[in-house]
Amino acid sequence: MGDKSIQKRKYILETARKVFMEKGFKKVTMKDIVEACDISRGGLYLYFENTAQIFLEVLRMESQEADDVFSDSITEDATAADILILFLKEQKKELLRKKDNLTQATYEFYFENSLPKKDNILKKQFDSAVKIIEKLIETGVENGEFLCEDCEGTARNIMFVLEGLKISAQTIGVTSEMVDREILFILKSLDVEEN
Amino acid sequence: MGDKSIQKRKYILETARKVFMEKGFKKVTMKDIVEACDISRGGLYLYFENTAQIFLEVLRMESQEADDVFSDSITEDATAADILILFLKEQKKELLRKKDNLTQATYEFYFENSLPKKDNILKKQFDSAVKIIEKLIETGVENGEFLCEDCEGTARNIMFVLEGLKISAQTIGVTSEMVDREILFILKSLDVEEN
DNA sequence: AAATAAAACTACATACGTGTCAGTTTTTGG
DNA sequence: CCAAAAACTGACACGTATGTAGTTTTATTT
Repeated sequence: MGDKSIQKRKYILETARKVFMEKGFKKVTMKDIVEACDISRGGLYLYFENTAQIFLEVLRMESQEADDVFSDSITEDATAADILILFLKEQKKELLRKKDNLTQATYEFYFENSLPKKDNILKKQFDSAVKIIEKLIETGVENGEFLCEDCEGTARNIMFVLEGLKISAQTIGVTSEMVDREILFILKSLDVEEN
Repeated sequence: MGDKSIQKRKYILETARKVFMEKGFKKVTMKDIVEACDISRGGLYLYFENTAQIFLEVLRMESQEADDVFSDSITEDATAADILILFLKEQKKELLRKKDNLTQATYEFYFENSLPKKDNILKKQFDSAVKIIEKLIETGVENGEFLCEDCEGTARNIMFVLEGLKISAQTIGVTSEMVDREILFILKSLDVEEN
C-alpha cells in the first residue's frame, strides 16, 4: 500500500466522520460515504468492508486526538481544583454540542453490535477517566483543597453523572443551566467553591 | 371499531412489545411484527401505520403499568429510607436485565426521531421520578433519617447517576457489584446504613 | 337468506442498500 | 516508451422493506 493509498484512506475516514456526525451510525450507508467522498462504489470497498469497520477506525482516530487536546490544556501551576473544573467544563462543552459530535453515533454503534467486549473503546475511556479523576481528587485532598473520604468512589460517581448527562442530552434534552447545576453539586460535595 | 378490534389491537401491541425487547427499535420491521403476530401484512396496516407508532403505544402501555407496580410495593409503615432503598433496588433490577427490557429500544427510538419535544415520555418519567425522590428525601430529613441540605439537587443527582448506570449497562457493561457500589455511595452521602 | 358492511388477506409495484466484477484508467519501473 | 501492476469505475444481480389495490372472508343487518 503506497503513500497515496494511505492518504486516501485518511481522507475517507475524515469525510466519513462528518457523515457519522450528521446522521448517527445506523442510518449511514456505504452509498452515503461514497457520495460524500465523491469516489466510486467499488473504490470504497477496496479500502473498507462495511460501515462498522469505518466507524471503528473513526473512533480510534477520535480518541487519540482527544487525549492530545486534554494533556495540552493543563498548565504547570494549576491546582487540582482548577484541573477538575477545567475537565468538567470540557465535558459540558462536549455534551452540549448538538450536531457536531459522535455521541449518538457511538451509542448506536454499540447497540447494533451488542457489547463487543473486545475493542470496547468506550469502556477504556471510562476507566481511564475514572483513574484520572481519582488521582486528581487524591492530590486535591493532600493539598487541602478537597474534602473526600472515598476518592475512587467519588471519581466513579462523577463519571456516572457525566454519562447520565450525556445520554440525557441526547434523549430528554439538557440545558446549559442544568449541566451547571450538576457540576456545582459535584464541586460542593468536594467542598470546592467554583470561580 | 368493535370490541374484537380493540382486543386485536391490544394483542398486536403486546406481541410487538416482545419483538422490540428482542431486537431493539431500529431493526424491527413491519414484517417482523406481522410474523410474530401471525397475521397478514395488510392486516397490520389497518391498525398501525409504521413501527414508530406501534412503539410509542407500547411505551405508553409500559409507563402506565410501571406506575401501578411502584405504588403497590410500598407498605404503610415503611420509612423514607426503606422506600428509597426499595426504589434503588428496583432500578438495579431493571437496569441489569439484559434481554427483556425496552431500554435499548427506547434509546434507539429517541435517536431516530431526534428529540420529539412533544410526547417525550422519557422526560416526563425523569421529572416525576426526581419529584418523588425529592419528597422522599424531604420526609427522611424531617424524620431525622437523612442528612441533606439540597434535597432537589440530590434527587436530580441520583437520577443522573441512574441514567448513567442505565446507558453504561447497555454500552460498556455494568456488573451487579458496580451497581451496588453506586447505590451504597448514594446512601452514604445521605448518611444511611443499608441493611 | 340475501344484502351490506367490516375486516383480513395476497400479490404487486416501488424503492433502496449491498457486494461484486468485467472492463477501464492510472501508475510504476525497466 | 511501453508493458505489467495497481487503482478505480459503474452497471448488475440480489435481497429486503414498504405501502397499497384488488380480492376474499367474516360479521351484521333486514
